[in-house]
Amino acid sequence: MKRSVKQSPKLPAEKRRAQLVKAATRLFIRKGYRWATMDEIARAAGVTKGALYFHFKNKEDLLFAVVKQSWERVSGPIYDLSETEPSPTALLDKTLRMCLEDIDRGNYLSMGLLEQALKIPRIRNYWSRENIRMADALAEALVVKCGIGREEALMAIKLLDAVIDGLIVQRNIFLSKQEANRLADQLVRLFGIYLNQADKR
Amino acid sequence: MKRSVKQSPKLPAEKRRAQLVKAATRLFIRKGYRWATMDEIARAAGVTKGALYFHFKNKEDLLFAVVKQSWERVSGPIYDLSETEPSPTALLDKTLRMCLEDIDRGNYLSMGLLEQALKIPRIRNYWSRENIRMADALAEALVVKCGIGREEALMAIKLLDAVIDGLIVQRNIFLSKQEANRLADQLVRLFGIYLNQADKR
DNA sequence: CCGCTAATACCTACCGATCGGTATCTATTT
DNA sequence: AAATAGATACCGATCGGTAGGTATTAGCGG
Repeated sequence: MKRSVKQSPKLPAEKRRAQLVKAATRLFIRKGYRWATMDEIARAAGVTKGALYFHFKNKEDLLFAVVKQSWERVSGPIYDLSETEPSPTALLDKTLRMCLEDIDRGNYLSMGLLEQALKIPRIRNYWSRENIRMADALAEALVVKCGIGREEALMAIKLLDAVIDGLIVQRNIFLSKQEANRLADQLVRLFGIYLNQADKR
Repeated sequence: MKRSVKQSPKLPAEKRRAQLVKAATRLFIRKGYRWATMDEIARAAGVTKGALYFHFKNKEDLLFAVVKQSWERVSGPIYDLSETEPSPTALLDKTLRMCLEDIDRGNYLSMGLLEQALKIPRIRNYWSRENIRMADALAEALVVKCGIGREEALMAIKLLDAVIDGLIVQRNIFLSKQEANRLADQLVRLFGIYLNQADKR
């Protein structure tokens, strides 16, 4: 006997995939990779586990999709800014605000999730490659805008990365939204001073 | 029929506890809280799971012990330095080196582990209380040493926390030992500049 | 515009492995 | 002999993954 079973409306694969990635991102961030189950991710996207496994090979595959989409969403605007925004400190400022807003929306990859993800070789390769590409691009922009040496620019970018990560961690752990924004102010100021000094030498 | 079973030498509870905490710390950091099993932690300390559960109520309890011991090991020297070391930048410098060495030894709590741990209310309470206590103490020391205002000192400490975390994350994710140390140099310089400016106003 | 057919997207039910936790017994130490 | 520390064997729940089926949709010939 065939029983009629209600199904979620069939969406084109791309659309459903995007929904699943979105749901997975939120849950991975909120609960951690290992604690978020495939079942609840599927349900959060309005389908069942079976459908989830239709779109993704396994949990790692889903994590990769999450990391990739997340990187693209964040890095895109930064690449844009590095071309349109003449002031490096303004670039940092806007980047930090963007990251903080992303955290508020529950979309910004927590450090813990990232740590877990980078244990997977495929993801680590991707992240590392993209990271280097971006560092090079930003450093190049710095060289042009500030007239400092390439080595110095690369170091400045590393410092910038550390500053961003530091803020993210603090926000994720203890700081309120307001406090985080004030801390961001200070970090931007500080980075400005650093560049100034590098400039003079 | 009774078979004679070899047992690990019986140690005084305190000693075995310390061994178990040490093993757990390493494994939690290396593999993540959820992936490190009670069984392998016990074996790493040379006993079986049964013995582990004799010393700790459950996995959370073990995690709490790990976090607590870790905090005490790191915060102790910092408190000491805040009293003996007159220069705040030197304090930051020594703190950063200490943290980096701790990472090399596999003893420094990764951000991911900390994130997980802080989801447990009991641990979050502990950590938050201790963190505030230390921030106050360091800020007080700054006020005395640099003659800056209390508010400014507290902000400086927040910045300092962010700087430390940023370095840790970078080291855990991408940077080699050498690169991390050079980044630390820059961060110390940066903090020095910040204090100088705060001083002048 | 209509039925028919494939391909696509989705669902249910289950399996097997893992792992936290416990009960109970055994060895060691004092 | 009593207290302490450790070992073993098991249970139950959870969860990733799969098999095999069902519903929906797009496309196509008429």
